[in-house]
Amino acid sequence: MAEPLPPQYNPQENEDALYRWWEEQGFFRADAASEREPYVIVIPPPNVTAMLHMGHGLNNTIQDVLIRWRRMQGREALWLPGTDHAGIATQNVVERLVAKEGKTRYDLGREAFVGRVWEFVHETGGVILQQLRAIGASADWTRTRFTLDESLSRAVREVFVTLYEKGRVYRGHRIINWCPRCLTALSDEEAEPAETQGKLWHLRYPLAEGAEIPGLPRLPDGRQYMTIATTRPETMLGDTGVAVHPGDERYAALVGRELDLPLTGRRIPVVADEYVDPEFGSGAVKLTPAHDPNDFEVAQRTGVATLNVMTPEAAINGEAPEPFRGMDRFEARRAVVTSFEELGLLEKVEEHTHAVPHCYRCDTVVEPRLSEQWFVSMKPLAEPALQAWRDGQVRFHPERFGRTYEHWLENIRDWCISRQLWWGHRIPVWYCGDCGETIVAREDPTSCTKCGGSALEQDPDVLDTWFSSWLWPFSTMGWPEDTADMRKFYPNSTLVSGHDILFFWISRMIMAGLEFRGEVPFRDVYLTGMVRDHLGRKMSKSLGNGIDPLVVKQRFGADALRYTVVSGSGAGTDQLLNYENLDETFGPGRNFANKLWNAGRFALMNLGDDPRVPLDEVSADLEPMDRWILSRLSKSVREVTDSLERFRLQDAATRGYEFFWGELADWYLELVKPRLRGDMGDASRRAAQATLAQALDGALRILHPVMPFITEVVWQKLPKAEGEAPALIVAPWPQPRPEWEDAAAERAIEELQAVIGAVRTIRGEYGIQPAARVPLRIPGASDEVKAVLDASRRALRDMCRVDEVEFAGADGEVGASAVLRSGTELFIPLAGVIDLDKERARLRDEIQRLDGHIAGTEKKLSNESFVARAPENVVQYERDKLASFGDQRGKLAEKLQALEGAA
RNA sequence: GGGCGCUUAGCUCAGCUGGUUAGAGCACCGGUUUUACACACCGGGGGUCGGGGGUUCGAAUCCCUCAGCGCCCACCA
Repeated sequence: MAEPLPPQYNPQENEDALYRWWEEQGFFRADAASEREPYVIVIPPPNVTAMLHMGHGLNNTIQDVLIRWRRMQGREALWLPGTDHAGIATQNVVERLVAKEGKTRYDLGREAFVGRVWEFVHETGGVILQQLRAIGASADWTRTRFTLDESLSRAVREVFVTLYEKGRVYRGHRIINWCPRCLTALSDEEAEPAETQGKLWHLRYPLAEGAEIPGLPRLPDGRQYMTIATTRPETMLGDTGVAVHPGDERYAALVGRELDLPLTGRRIPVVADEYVDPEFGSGAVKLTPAHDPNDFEVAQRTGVATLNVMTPEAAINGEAPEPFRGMDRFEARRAVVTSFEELGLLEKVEEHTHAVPHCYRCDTVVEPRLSEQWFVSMKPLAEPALQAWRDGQVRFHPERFGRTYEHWLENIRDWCISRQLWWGHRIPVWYCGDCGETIVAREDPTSCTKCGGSALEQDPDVLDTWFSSWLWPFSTMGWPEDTADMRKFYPNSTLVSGHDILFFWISRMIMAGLEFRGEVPFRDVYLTGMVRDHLGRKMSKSLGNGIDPLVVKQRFGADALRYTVVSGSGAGTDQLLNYENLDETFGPGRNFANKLWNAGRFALMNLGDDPRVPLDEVSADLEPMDRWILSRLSKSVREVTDSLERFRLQDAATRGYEFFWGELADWYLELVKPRLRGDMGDASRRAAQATLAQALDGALRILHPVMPFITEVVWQKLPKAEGEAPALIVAPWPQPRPEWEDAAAERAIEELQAVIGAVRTIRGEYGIQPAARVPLRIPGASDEVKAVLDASRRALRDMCRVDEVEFAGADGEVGASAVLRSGTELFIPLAGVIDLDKERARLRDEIQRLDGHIAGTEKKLSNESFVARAPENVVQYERDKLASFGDQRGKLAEKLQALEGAA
């Protein structure tokens, strides 16, 4: 042994160097030509501009645990990393940079702007992949992919064209979610509803002249009117009708008549449609087909006209009357309300809470907008995806997310995939300027397929980011080419992701896998919860409540981070981490790493430099404690493996922890010390060494997936058996060893533990000096117990300061006794150990004091007026107190009796 | 408005298909420099398992109900 190791583990000294070595050795690389059974995870690609946060920390640690475990099991384990171009998000970032130069993307022009984004991505992108290395992610970096890579772009194009050919991609005029700040369409999933305190304005629309409807109210000037309610009064500028329910008798006579739309000078019809709920508000709905999806549908059915009154920026356009033109939508809202008020047409205003959709990227209020977009019709894709789940081809962990998945798929709506952005996959569609033909092609066309003209113009839009992400499980493998990776590593095995992108990503991947490959892309889906702060809030930059994983690594080590997130919550469960007290949050993980380090140091000191002694060479000399720890190891291996198989990573981590700390370190190491010193002879020492090496080895292996660094550091320092692997990362996962499992040894050591525990408790209760040695009598010990106690005399001495053990009775002696759960009785003579007179006096005083309390409380409770008048809980409190005093007194009396001896 | 989930020690959480005395870590109290580790060791206190009702020989666990919290979905203007 070269230099003595420091008593505290220093992660900084080891982690990064170890990681580099692993990577250089190629331990993370997967081989498509291997004969081994594959195990594949593709990373949920983080945004290319992202910085590592705790969500990534949790998510990627879980993937790494699974990958490392399977790799140790001998699988050809591939963890494929990569990043997402993140259309809107990345474009927004670069637009902000350009804005600092006082320019917009339009000033630069499309080509130059996209060039700027690429520049930015090349300079700063992919930082997160470096950060993932810091927390130990054992991904195959030689296979790193980016959603805009040429090969992945080919997959995107193939899929778009194929779906178009099948009639599943189509272009249509629809009301879509429009972000007036990003100036693009959004999918339904990208429009996030937020509870908002708004208002419900009740507006009066006068009946056009010439009609008289009985029962309809009148304005002061005598005109009759209808009341409609709206949360967005500004849209009335684009109203083209009012709808009522066909069965609503109040308005039956109105259907077909016209109303004067205030402020506009236009006349609009009253129509009937089932959509209207006669119970809500006045039972009449204003129709703004260009700015509301439902109104649009009603208009389609009833033939009401469509009028767009807003610009892409959501300002009022030239279709609206003069005073409102150019106003922002919220400004126009105030102006419209004011005008109605002035005209005496504002009936009332109510408070109204409702869900207002916001852009998921910039949080601007989404404006529904009529425009021409590309869609994927989803029903045909959803059905097989639903069936695959019902058939059990894909399973969710936890299972309950299957129902969420089912519900979404059953109610699926078409997916708007075109985006009015510049950063992304350009839509492979061209329009012929000569004959108007639409050309959708895998290769860029040079002339019109119909008229042969060359005036082709490509569709200016790009595809939704998720339109490339949903192909990720196979596009990363080289599809549509028939590659070796495709054959070996597809389908994938497990997908690990936050449940927040179940719809965005996971469901769509399942659909794409079934549609384009005829099978599910992965068998198991592990959904992580969200990482929150200790108040249950989402971690966010604006709240300043985030935890930087790299700071955690710096202060506590990557292993501590990993242990904390893996042991801290199960699948689907949110994890609460206190950002204000990192010591409390990550200290336990760091302490555990330190424990591993020190157990390793201890072993190194005691095992020496010689090659490891194989267990079968010492089998004749194994003692119960040896057989016990081996038995426990075998069972722990089984439990950890079983937990991992069932995706119960939390249990796997804590079981490894309990075995290592609670059994190996706390008990075996202590019990075995005298033997390692050589107190019990050479054969016993060699048996102890062989067992210790074996137990430590097994413990390190089962903990390695969770805490790869410290386990590797320790394992590599330990003496090796002949021909053993060069690194723990590629060492085999241990098997349970039924031949080691030994019920008798477990019983014996449990008894020994109970004895030691009982002696320690007695020592504490009687305040025996820590250094004082006590005799121990165990009269009724079985032969089994006798044997183990006898063999462990020295350990017993050290562990609870017992100096002699006798199996004879304790006639008339004064002392403390205890009965173990097994029924074994044990007795510790106290004469000469403690000052008996003083102890007896102390006990008598205590009893006397308690008697006083008891008498007082009894008196109180026997006082009828107290019991009658005092509140119930006060009386109960007194009763509880009395019972507690009684218990305490009983215990003290027992002790006193013991000390008074047989006399 | 639908659907899902949660409520167990001061805090963060285990407790799987009902069965010995409900567990862990942290925090708390007391003790220990016993040469692997004070990021440790030893001992200890602390829970009417959200409330109520039911099924059962037996319920933290199953059923009903009430309350509180959270998430997802949804076109009620």
